[in-house]
Amino acid sequence: MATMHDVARLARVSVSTVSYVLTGTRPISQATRDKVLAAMAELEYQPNAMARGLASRRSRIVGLLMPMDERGLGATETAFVTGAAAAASAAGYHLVLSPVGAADSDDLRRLASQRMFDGAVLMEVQVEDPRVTALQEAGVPLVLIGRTGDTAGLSYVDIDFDQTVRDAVDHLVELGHRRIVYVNHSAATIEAGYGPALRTRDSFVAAMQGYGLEPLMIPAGDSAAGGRAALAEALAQAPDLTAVLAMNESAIFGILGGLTTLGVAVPDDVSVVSMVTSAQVAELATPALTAMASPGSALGRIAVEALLRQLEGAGGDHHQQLLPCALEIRGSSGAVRLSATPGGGTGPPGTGPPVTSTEGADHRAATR
Amino acid sequence: MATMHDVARLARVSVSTVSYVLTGTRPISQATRDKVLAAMAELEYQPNAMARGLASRRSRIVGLLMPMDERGLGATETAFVTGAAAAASAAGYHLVLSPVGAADSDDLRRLASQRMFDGAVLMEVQVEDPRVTALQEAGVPLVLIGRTGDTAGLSYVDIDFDQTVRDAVDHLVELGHRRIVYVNHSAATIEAGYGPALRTRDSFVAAMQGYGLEPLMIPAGDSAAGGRAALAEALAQAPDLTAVLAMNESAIFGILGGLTTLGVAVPDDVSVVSMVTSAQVAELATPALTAMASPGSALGRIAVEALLRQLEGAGGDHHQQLLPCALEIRGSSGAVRLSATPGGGTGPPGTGPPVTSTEGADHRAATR
DNA sequence: ACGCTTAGTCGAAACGCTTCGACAAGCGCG
DNA sequence: CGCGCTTGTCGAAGCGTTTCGACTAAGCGT
Repeated sequence: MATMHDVARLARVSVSTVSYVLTGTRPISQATRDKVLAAMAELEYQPNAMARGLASRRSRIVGLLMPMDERGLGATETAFVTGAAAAASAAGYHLVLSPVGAADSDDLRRLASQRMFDGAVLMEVQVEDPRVTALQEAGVPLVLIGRTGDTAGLSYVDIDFDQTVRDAVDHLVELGHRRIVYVNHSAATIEAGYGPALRTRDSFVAAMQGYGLEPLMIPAGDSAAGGRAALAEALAQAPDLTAVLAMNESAIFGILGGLTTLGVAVPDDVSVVSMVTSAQVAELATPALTAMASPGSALGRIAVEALLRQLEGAGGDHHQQLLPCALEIRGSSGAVRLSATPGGGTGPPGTGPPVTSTEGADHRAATR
Repeated sequence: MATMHDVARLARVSVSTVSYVLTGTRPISQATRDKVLAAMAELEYQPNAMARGLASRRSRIVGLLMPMDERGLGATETAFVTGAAAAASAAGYHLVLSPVGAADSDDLRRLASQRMFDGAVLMEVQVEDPRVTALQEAGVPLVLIGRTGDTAGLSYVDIDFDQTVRDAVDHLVELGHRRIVYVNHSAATIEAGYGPALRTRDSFVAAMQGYGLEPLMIPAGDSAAGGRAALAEALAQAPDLTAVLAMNESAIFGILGGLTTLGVAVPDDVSVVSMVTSAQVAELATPALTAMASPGSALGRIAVEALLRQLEGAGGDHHQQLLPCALEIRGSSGAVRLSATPGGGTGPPGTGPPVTSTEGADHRAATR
């Protein structure tokens, strides 16, 4: 490994000159620069990252902090990671992946004090998150993916859940749907203050009320079985439903399976729209899911870019940005059928009482 | 930020003594050690990672190198990453994620010369991989996830494809299946020398021949559509097939969808077994997929552990290890029905002749 | 011809740690 | 008793950069 000394000697200049050529902190004449560059090329010189980091007090490493529970990362979280890694790499930074649970804010403090990170991106932020406080106290430049309850003085990027829900509801309403059920995460998750679950819930209520429709919501466990159960519950509460909007990638496959089992056609009898879902997953379903495509890797990228901007001086203020998921229409949503017979598994058709809602205008009869 | 100097001063010892307490490289009396420890606690001292790295020439950072093509990581690759991150973190190391395409072996050389990594884990290894050579030349301790054609002198962990295929075939044969089709990755992928596709192909042939059965194989594009097409092709070639074994997570959902469309019941008419698939994905299907569960996070963990062992001296020899995927029986596989009518979308049930195998005597007519 | 700024370069002092050689004690042992 | 060992500690020399202050030589306005 050649060092700067070797380069300096070969180019017959001082070490500092070599450094200036490299960092551009001071003007260097073209002639000298060329000599130095030639020497570097000849020796295949690469600056030593540790030495550079020590002297400059900038490691050019950013941390990507995420809790790693057992069940692993979903496609969306994975996209955060790859997006962040790509952005860091493109900017000549390194990205270290640190599993740090929401509970380990002491570990985090320790980590932060080692000064290995110039800054950090924190994923899976909770509404109340001790890690945010810990990092701020440690003076680590920080960007969140997701947000805490109080975002004052914080940089973050997050999904624009409100917009996403509105777009999804708009899509369904435009197709003629009136009885739309929102399948959220589990009650426990909501209880625990999981932001996306809370925010989408509120947005759904608002969106439906904007149309004068009743906002029907069902929680579902994060599994196919949970989805099936939620579907049963939904059909019990609203036998005349014609559309399901679902957060919760795992549950949605259960819902789809449940519908098939019941002999309910998708999208002819019931339309299904999936929230915050990657194209990869959406394509797995039959029919392929109309979904709100999460801007996962864009979020990762933007988070890192905002962080680097913050690091490279300029500073500017806090970067706060929301990105909506884009509606990707696939096969699971379609126009409502005028006399559909959803949920027609057990009972004979047409036996249910008519369901009215705010407007009560044109609702079909339920079949069970 | 307190430095070692501050600690030394407060404890009234020399800096080197503090260092010895920290690293244990030389004996220190209990009394002194206590003084030092107390001082550290009082100052909330944390050693500076860069300084330590520079002085000791060990960064305590390992690289996780992976190509990041557009379509992102699958569940299995993601598990490699999380497993590796957890293992590194548990050992007090940091894990940096570097996207480095198979083509960028120059970037890699540069990266390696910066001495930021003590060692590296390389993912998605090709049969002929210039990156391996580049890293070896740069003198970077290396562990592969996957393997090159010639593994002499290399450390690697990989899936035991041979065992996995045999277990899968055994499972199906025990259920009475004789006509089993193997749906592999696309022809192009196989052509390109993608290891898993090649190895499973060969193992499938061997396993089937071991039972005196005909090894029927169909390539499929990595998409639901690819799966559907492959299914059609498979039914054309073997209308009497009773089981599908599929590499290729994306295609398998198309196959399942295709079977449903054709009115073929799973697993009653046709059993489906998925290779190298995570539980999460397997659960998404209806019925849930019987699958060979990839030991993804274990591979990531073992790779990092082997690397660290190599770094911490001990050295030992090269770590070469294969892990089979574990058979997880779910709803998509079952005993063959004696008078099954696979592919019977259109025709009436029970019209097919009984199926025998080994001899290939009497295959039923296709129904479409 | 005068100082004044600016471009270009150098030497040396950090940066915060590890590690080497030295040295003082204390020990067992022939 | 003197020898070589081990134990425990210290000071200083790196590790390979960045960065600061200083210096020289030009260039410029007056």
